[in-house]
Formats: sequence, C-alpha cells, structure tokens
Amino acid sequence: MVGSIRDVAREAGLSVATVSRVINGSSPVRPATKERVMAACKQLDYVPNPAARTLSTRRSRTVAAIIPTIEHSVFAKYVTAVERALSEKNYALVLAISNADSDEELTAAEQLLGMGAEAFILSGFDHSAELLDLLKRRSVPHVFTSVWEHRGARPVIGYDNSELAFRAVSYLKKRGHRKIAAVHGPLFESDRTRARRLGAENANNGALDIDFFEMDLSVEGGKDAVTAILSASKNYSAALCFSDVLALGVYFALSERGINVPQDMSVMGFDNLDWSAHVVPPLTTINLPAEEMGRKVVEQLVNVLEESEAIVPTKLSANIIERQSVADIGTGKED
Amino acid sequence: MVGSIRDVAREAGLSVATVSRVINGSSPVRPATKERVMAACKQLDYVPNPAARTLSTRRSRTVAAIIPTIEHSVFAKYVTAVERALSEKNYALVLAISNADSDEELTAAEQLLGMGAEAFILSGFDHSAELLDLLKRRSVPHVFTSVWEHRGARPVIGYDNSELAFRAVSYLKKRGHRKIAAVHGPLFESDRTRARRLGAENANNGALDIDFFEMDLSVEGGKDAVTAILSASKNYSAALCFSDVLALGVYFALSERGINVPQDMSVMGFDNLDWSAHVVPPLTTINLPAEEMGRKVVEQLVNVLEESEAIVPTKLSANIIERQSVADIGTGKED
DNA sequence: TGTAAAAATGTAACCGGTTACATTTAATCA
DNA sequence: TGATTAAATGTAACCGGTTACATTTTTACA
Repeated sequence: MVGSIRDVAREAGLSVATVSRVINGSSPVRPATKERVMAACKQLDYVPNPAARTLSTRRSRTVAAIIPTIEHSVFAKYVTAVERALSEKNYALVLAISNADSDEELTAAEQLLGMGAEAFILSGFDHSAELLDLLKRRSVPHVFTSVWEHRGARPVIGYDNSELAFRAVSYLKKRGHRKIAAVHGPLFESDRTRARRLGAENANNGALDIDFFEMDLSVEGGKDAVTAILSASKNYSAALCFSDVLALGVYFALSERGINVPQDMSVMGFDNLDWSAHVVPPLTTINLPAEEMGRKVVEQLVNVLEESEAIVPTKLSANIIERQSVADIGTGKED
Repeated sequence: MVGSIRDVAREAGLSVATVSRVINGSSPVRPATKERVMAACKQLDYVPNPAARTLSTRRSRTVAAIIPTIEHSVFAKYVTAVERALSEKNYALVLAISNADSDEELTAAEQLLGMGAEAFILSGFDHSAELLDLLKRRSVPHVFTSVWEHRGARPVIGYDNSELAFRAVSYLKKRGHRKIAAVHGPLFESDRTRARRLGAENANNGALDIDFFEMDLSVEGGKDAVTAILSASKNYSAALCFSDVLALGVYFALSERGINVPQDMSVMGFDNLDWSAHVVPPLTTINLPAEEMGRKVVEQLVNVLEESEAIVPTKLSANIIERQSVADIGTGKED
C-alpha cells in the first residue's frame, strides 16, 4: 500500500502541513525539519497522490492535444515538440487522434475533459459547434494550430496556408511554369488543405493554368495523381504537391514511367519532412515551422494557465526551401 | 464556476448518493428519480470532477506509454492503435517520448507516475534499473513491447526480432544471396536493433558473408549506407535493412548511382510502413504487427487493471511480405 | 388492509492532498 | 533577561467525488 502524507507526518513526528510545505517549498521550513521530512519520505518511499493534489489545487498539469493523424506526417514532428516543451514545464500531454472526424474529435474532447485536461491544442479551425461551445461554456483555454487568419481574434498559433500556397505558385510562375498540376488530399477533411487550394487559386491571375487533383493523402495517392495528371494530356510542367508525402508518391510514379525530375517535370512539396532533403533529386518544398509551433503553443498555453494571460494570435513564418526538384524553364516574367 | 455533485443534488432535491448512482449506474434508481437527476445535470451543465473521482476510487483510467520516437516509423502506427484501443475502453493515453535515452525515460516515468498513470507501456527490454525498480516497488502494471523472449516470465507482448532477422537472411539465402550487407541503426539505442543483428549473425552458417553497417536510423542514414557498402568493394548482392526507412535511403542512393533494384542489388526492409508497397520497385519487407500489438497490449493491460489478471507473455507472428525488391539469383540451395 | 421483505434513497465518513488561521518557538533589541 | 516581533509549525476545514450503512418507501402476499 502506498503511504499518505499523514504517514510521513507521523514518521517524521511533524504535522502534515509541514510535510506539505517541504514537498512543495511553499513556505520556509527549518533545515533540520526539512531533513526529518525528507528522511521520512525516503523511508516510506512516499510519492504524493496526484489526484488529491489536483482536487485541492484545482490544477491537473495536463494538456490535451487532438490531432487528425500521427502517421507519416508533419504532425509527428509537431507532437514531439509539444511533448518535449510540456514535459520541460512539468506538464503531461494527453494525446487523442481524431482521424479527421469532427464527431470522433468531440467524443475525444469530452473524454479528455472528463479526465482533467486543463487546456486543449486543436488542429485547424474546423471543429464541431458542440466542441467549440463546450470549450467556451467551461472556459477551457485552447489554441488552434497549423492555421492562421488575421481577422477575428481567435486564439491561433500557426502559419498561413493560403499565403504559402500562393507563394509556392508564384515561385513556380517565376520559373516559367504556366501549366501546373496541384495535388492535394481530401478537401473535406482539412481546412488546411482547403486554404492551400484557395491560395493557389488566388495566385492564378489568368496567365496560369492550374488544375487540381484531389487524392488520398498518402504515397499511393501521389502515385495515383501522376496517372490522373498524365491522362489529362495537358503537358503540365510542374506538380505542386500540398504535402511531401504526396510528392514522394509523385516521384515514384514518375520514375516508373521514366519521366525525369525536374527535366521533364518539376515537383514541389509542402511540409519539409526530414527525408525530403534526401530524395533524388532533393525536393524543393515549404518548410513548415512544426517545432517552433509546438514550442510557442506550449509557451503561451502555460502562460494562460499560470498567469491568466490570453493567447496572443501568432503568425509563424515559413519559407520555401529551394532544392533541385523545380526547373527554371526560362519564360518567367517579373511580377 | 463548475458545479459539484452537491449542487446537482440540491437542484434535484435528492441526495448526493443518488446523483452519484445515476451518473455511474452503480445501483438501481427509479426512472422518475433518474429523470430528475439528469434534468438537474443538464440544467447545471454538470461534469464530474475527475480528480475527486480518482481520489475516491483510486482509479485514474490513464495509461502511460513511453516510446523512443514517433517520427517516421512503425511507432506512429502502433501508438495510433494503442490510443484507439484505450479510448474505446474509456482510458486516456499519456504519451512521453524518450529519445531512446534511459535517463529521459526515467524522468518521464516519474513524472507520469506523479500524474496518476495506472500502467506503463514500454518499448523493448532495455530500461534503467531505477525505472524497473520503481515499477516493482509501486507494483505498477507494465508491459514490454516490440520484443520477445521465451525464457523468463517478463510481461512482454511483441515479436521476436532475432528470429525475424534470421528468417530474412534465410529468405535471401534461399534466393541465392551469399554476400549480404546488413544495414541497421545505432546499436546502443535499441535492443530491437541488437536482437536483429544477432539473429542475422546466427543465420550465417558459414556459407554466407554478412557485413554490418551501422548508420543513423533515417533516410539519410540509408543513403550513407550505400556509400559505405560500395566503397567496401565486396560485390554484395543484397542489402538487408533493419528498417524500411533505411531501405528508402538505400533506394535513393542506388538510383542516384544508376544501380537497379533488384537486378543489380536486392533490397529488403523491415517494418512494412505504409508506403513500402508503393516505392519502385515495391519493397520486400517484414510486416511487423504494429496494430495488433497495440490492441493486444491494451486488451491485456485493461484486464490487469480491471480483473487483476497477470499479463500473459504473448509472441506475435510477423511475416515476410514478398514484393519485388529481392531478385532470385538462382544459386540458392535447400537447407 | 397489514406486515414482512425488497427496493430506493439518504447520511456521513473517507480518499490524500493544500492552506487559512491559530499557536508555539526563535530572534531581536532595549 | 524580558518584552516584542518574526519565523516556524500545528490544527482543521476544504476540494468533490464514492460507498457502507442506516433509513424510508414500495412491493408482495397473506
């Protein structure tokens, strides 16, 4: 049986208050007394009961993150950063995976809340009204991530997917690409995807011909995209993939057909997963600030919890990493 | 302010015991009474305080998993399965990432324990003595995963890495491969890696020539492996990679050099990550039962927690998935 | 309709911490 | 050294559930 603070107090011949003070350093205790308490703790192999402490202090030191998926994606990178930052501040991360489904997400959130999560980290803006309402009613601190919007005052820390896609298209345009195949995952699943598509559409000022290919968000999806792209017979000079995972599939499908990157077809990615520098040829992509986002999210959330500050909406910058998968085909004009 | 069960009782004109009974269905309550309670709960938007419940029942319904990494690997698949299975049983997963470091792992475990984790899921057998001692002293249920050993009675659910590597080598041998380059990640980081290497060594009955290349466990590491392999000038006919991630790097490095898989060099992987069927040529690899392992681990752990049963050591089977990256070079003899 | 047995409900102690406030002990200075 | 003040320690209430046990209500059956 595990001992309680009263056992420690008895062993040390002191009161529970003193023991508590030693353990938490919450008010000064004479060195000799502290010694006795620590000896008793060691003697009894004492560990404070977290539930009792939480009940008393109303602080669980637990933060919940709900993410759509963790498999082969930028989310893994980001979750790793969140976990590390939280654990440095002595918080635990409780993780739920929603499979990009609003209902699953709501269920998970209720469960996490019912388990004492003090704050929520959500992906994107797209959530069921019930979830948002729940967070508001209980005034649970939360932050939306991986997205950005300048209007409104929602607590968001992320990057502007639309702008990034716009810049990606501009980058291709400047290098002479006029017929572009944009490959992306399921639109209904993710507002990040929708934002990227919108940004790409907005970059199309008439001088361009962009077609969109909606595929599974997987290597296989990327391969299928190539089939679709080629059968369109439109002589695209570039494939803009809204995820490096799709780009990898595109690479494979092109190599199967003997189509060379970037000579015959340029490919551009999104995410900068850690292998994308090592594919052949190295993939030109957009470096999403996954770690930075993880750190900033935790930093601000902890501020909210401990200093009652509000989340200040933060836009993170991302940059295009130029490698060798995009050819300059020379007819690009200055904007 | 959130209401307590006493507020609900007052609102419903009933006792806290009755309210508690309705909420937990722990003993029969008349339908009319139940109605009143539920109405009061809705009225006050009541949610039970998990810390109070945990304190009272001594059940936190929280399970901790400590994994070495979550990025681009079979762990992501497995964690996803664990999370899903736990949430189906109304448990939460608290995740910690150890970066394959025993000390980080110990720190994480102490923190997780201090946060109320009822059980631990660990990767491999390799853990600091302190951690093992801690779990024993507090008699915290735990299970080792991703590994297997038949002797001893440790609570393990996993697969036999050594045997699988042995089978992989045998597979190559049967197809005529005699000079094999085995590529693996850092030995000191993982007992899974050491077991695989041992299994491969054991398969070497003298008729074989296996050399080992220890690289970073990354796509880049796989690329570097090829450099090392080629500069060894030993005319290896096959590269056996102890991870699909390494195999991907090998693919890229080979293609850069115009070396064809499998005509000029066979490649075999380990993990069966979801893109490995889609690389070109499709990768022959070992299908680790990540999802099955996740489900079984949760199933048994819940049994331990709820029925006080013991973990029964479980060996999961894994099979070689034959695709097209290994050539049959014809001189293989039957064993 | 009365009574015994069964079912429903209520009372209050308990889980193990924290902390406001009361009390005791130590330090300071005349 | 004694009075005054500051520092250390102790007491007990409280956080919000659960549940053993006591009490009341309902049901069953004579």
